[in-house]
Amino acid sequence: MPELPEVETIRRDLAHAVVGRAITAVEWLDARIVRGDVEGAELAARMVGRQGAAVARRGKFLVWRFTSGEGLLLHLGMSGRLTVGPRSDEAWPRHTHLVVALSSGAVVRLVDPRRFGRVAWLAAPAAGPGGMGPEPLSPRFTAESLGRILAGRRAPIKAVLLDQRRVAGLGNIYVDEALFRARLHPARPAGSLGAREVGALHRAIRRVLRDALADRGTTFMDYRDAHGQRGEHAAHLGVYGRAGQPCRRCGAPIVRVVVAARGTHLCARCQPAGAHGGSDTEVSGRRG
DNA sequence: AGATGATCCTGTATGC
DNA sequence: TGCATACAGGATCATC
Repeated sequence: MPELPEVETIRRDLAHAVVGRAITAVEWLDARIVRGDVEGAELAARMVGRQGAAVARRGKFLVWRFTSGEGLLLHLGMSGRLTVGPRSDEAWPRHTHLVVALSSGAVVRLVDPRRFGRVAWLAAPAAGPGGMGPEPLSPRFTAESLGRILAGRRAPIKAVLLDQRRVAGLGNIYVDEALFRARLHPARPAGSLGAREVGALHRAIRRVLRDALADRGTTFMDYRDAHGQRGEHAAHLGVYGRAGQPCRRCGAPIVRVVVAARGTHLCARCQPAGAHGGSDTEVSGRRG
């Protein structure tokens, strides 16, 4: 499923194709994926003639910004693919929901079998999607800010990390990977982490995301980049999708449990449930 | 306020 | 072999 590294990879590919290019036609827009105040036909009409200014990313959202100051908000859900390529005479793939023709002759396509993805018209894309937590790869995301996010919360740390209002861009794969790297059990209450553990988690989140980005994302099943190519990071995952296989660190079998209503992969030896970090000082009390 | 659960959706995997 | 069912999960909305 597209998380921050996958969406960022697509953002870069898409930016090359659409910045400085005008939209000449919206050849197809399935109204069922359109959200927001502007409905499908009107949204398609508004896109035609707009010129691409930039492609931005916020968490797992993409914003196709136009020189007009407006923009198109895109989310790929679980199975969404956003591709760019030459116009083709071949039939569109099943579950094609959006086809946009550009002045370059290229065509942008959104294909999403499970249809959890969505598009929406943005009158002022500078605002972008609101209510989201910090970008984990930005300098503003520090161990201290992560500590404030986790402090006092009794919810499992995995639930907090998956919550886009707390930290933007993490999904099931990279939360499991980051917790493994930081040697933290996903069901630990978020507020129970000591300062040293928070620091380890902060480093792990950034390292995991950077490594995956360098590999152009993780392809498990659906994900492809904007050129239809697979990401290469799956071969380097520590725990996700590796249930029953030996831990790369200690050799114990990776187990799959359910935490925060999500399939969760961990090494029970490296990530003990009761660990509290020895002399570490617990982060507690009020946030802010 | 904050956390949990249901909902959407279809391809894939499992069970009988 | 074939059919039916369970399962996967990101975000949103309703309900504790």
